[in-house]
Amino acid sequence: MTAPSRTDQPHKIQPPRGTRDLYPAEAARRRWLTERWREVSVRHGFEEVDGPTFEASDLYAVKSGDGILGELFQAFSGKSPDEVEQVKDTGRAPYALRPEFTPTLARMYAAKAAGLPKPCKWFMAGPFFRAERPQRGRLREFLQWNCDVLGLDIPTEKWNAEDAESRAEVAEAKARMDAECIACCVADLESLGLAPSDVSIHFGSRDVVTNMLNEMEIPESRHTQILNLLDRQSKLAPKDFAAECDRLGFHMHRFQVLQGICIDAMKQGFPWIGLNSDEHAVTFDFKSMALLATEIEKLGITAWCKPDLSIARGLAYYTGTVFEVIADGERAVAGGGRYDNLIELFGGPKTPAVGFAMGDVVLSLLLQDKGLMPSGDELMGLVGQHPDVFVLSNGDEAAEARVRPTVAALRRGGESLAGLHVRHSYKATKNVGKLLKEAAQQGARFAVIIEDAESCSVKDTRTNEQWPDKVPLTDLHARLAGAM
RNA sequence: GCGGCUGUAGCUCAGUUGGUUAGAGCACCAGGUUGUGAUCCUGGGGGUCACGGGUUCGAAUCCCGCCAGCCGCCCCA
Repeated sequence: MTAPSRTDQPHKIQPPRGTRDLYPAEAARRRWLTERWREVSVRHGFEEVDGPTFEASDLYAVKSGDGILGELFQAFSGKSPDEVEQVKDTGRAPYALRPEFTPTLARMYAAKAAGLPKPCKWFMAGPFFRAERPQRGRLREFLQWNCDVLGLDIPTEKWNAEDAESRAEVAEAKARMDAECIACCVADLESLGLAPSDVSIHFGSRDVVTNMLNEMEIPESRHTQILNLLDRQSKLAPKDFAAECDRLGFHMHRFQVLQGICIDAMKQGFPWIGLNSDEHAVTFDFKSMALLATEIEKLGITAWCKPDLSIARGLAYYTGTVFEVIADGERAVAGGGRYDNLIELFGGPKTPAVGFAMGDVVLSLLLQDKGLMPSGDELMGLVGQHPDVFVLSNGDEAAEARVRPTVAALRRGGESLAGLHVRHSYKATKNVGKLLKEAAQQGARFAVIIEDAESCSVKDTRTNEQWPDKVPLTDLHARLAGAM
């Protein structure tokens, strides 16, 4: 054995900040959530992929600003002196734990783009890491569900064509793919028991906002600041917000009018596609949002969706549609948008793409807020962890001796009989009442009471009734299988 | 990186102006009501009062430090 750890109190090492220990109930909750993610994704025609949980740190330098790099968990193998030197010199390790999936996805798609279906619909669910200070809704290790649609459902030669006809076709195709993503996200929320009164998808468009800013004659250099300001509006006092707007030359009132037009239009099914409102001297091009709203309507999820031009998303790489899942009192549950230039940045063919990510931390808080997080018996049932059978004896010596062999035989199964999930008590008591209580607590489907060396009684916990006849132990498995 | 709040049993928490051996409920384990789930009764294990100093005859309690957690700011891929 190696020497004891050099730390003073090796017994008191705590889990790292911002991580979670998952005891059975929490592990079951996590399984339930991720199973919902998978089931919904598959149902919507997405295929599961995954990548490494750590990547070359350069991958995250390609498109990210300094903000991201500062909050990477860094890693190095320690096997090479060069690596160690690199860390000392540059402060940057050769690897980083993945803080998001999009770069990996872009890398994977770029590497095999030619042979992949068009469009290519991928999802993944797994752990991610960010070295941030933990707070409500934000941890350093979390699970994230990513759904992306890469490419369009029209011939590839049209994807980047410039003629007016192709461009119109592309715009419609993009709206279709955007809506598919949003619909998949909505399906998950619905499958978790949430309703439009609990959460909504706020969608906006970078294009529309950019048009608006241009029309206001705001220099491009300030666009990012304004997007950021819009994003933070809810955190600012109205007068501070107004002051900031003035400082940046942003016509807040005009924006609010525009926002109002959007919302009204949504209620009326966007009848004004392609129209501009002279009334407010608005000359922005709403077309992309109108197309998306039309698709949302076709997919039957209008009730969940609200146009909201203030959705900015921090990411610089979003190009068109952006959306967030927003619930009162929590930070964004999910977010995503269109990133038409990113695949190219990672060395692939220029490919329009759209996707979103949903984290488990805020989602769990939201479900708790709404009383929708299953627990106890219900949870065990949802994740299929109820025992099929709980075996006990009546306390007689000969019967007691058959408990463990019977459990083992039922678990093992046989030629045509699948092994069952079987438990027995580890308690010392021979009190049948207490043992049946234990069987009930564990949610067992059947309780088997061994009566003597050869036979048992079977109690169906659903009907709470005992089978009329005693069952020979040799027939038990077949009888149980027939009853389930 | 900055600020606020909180640390007593596995969990939720009592603990008086500082005063004997630090408590309850739940949970867990065991026994009983002598063989069929909801109860009831009895008993048990389990705490360096986060940790380290200080004040005091005496500290869970007051002071300082430190660690951890939570909440917020920054940021949010």
